[in-house]
Amino acid sequence: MDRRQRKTRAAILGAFIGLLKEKSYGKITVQDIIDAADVGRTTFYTHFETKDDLLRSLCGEIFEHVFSHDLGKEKTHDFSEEHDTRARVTHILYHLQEHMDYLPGIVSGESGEVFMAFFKEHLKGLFAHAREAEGCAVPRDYIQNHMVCDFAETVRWWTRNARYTPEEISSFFFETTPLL
Amino acid sequence: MDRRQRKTRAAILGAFIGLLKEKSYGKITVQDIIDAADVGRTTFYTHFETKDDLLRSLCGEIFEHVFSHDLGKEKTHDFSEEHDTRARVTHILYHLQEHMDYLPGIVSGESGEVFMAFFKEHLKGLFAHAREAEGCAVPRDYIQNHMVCDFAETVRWWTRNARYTPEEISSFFFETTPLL
DNA sequence: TTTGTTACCGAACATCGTGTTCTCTTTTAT
DNA sequence: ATAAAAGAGAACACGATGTTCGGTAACAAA
Repeated sequence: MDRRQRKTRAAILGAFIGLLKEKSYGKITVQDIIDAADVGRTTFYTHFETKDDLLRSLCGEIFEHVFSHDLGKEKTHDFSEEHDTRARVTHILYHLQEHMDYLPGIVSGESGEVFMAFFKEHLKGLFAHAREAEGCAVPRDYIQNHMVCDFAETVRWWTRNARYTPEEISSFFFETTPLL
Repeated sequence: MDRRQRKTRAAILGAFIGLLKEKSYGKITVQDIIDAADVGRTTFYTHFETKDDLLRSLCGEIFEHVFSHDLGKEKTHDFSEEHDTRARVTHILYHLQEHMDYLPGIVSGESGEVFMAFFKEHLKGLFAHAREAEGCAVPRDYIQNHMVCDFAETVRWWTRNARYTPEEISSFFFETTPLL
């Protein structure tokens, strides 16, 4: 890949992130982005199909980063299941914290749907072993959705209450679910 | 209020609901709505400020209906707290079911944010008494958000799995939370 | 019934953001 | 040195939003 391409792509993504610190995705225009990145309009559209494509690319990079060093992906650990999951959750929160400065601009509105969809997709594996409820037959689908939404919404809440540490958020999360 | 106004407003809202059964909010244009309602463009904009205003009006009507006969709003019942809440939840699900045919078009995408915000606002009172977690100090804010999101996301899941009854959904919900 | 008000129509319009297309220049690889 | 690829810049078409205006029809009160 050409050096220019890498620089341009980085400039666009960087400008996009910078703008997300100021205003939400919905209020950012392509014009804003290319002005901030100092690239031509044509250039933008050779790198990204649409504005939404840029958003999806950013989400992809975020979660590639956040889940890349996920301890639990290879099952080489000797922890109990719960301890393992707790460690992984805390770890993920730590990595998410690095993006905290621009997450508020992305987790709500139209972009929120995209962001949350990416997030939930990546989270599926994390809660695959969630306990089934005892008395009543709750469908596996429901449990899955419940856990994934619980955690994803917790993170969304965190972006509006960023004063808490990853350990605290992790505690809140595990204290309020009986399924892990 | 003029008879014409009532008819026109009803026509627009009705056409909007009809369109939501076919496609999602984001794909519906004002042109679609005024064609389906058979009203002039000007008329639309005298009744609703913007397309989003129409959406908010619809959400308002939905939740006014769904929460209007909420048993628990006047505290005249002698049930235990949990039983009371369970009855109210089931009752709400029954009323939501009446809108099930067009809810899928509204709970996702850009409109999803608006819909969920309305829903969560109305739900706040329902879970005000949710138990605090025992061991650790989980903030009241967190509990509140947790419960409200849990239920709202449960409903969203239901719109994609409408084969379940209100009682079943209610069971799933209460089986997976330790806070009620 | 007349009169004044209000709702509605419809067609045109301005505006804005998106995504495309063109020509021309600069950079890179070989 | 030269061909291929990347970018600049300006113009363009398009679609959707929301507004404006002059004319028509319904309503309500005299």
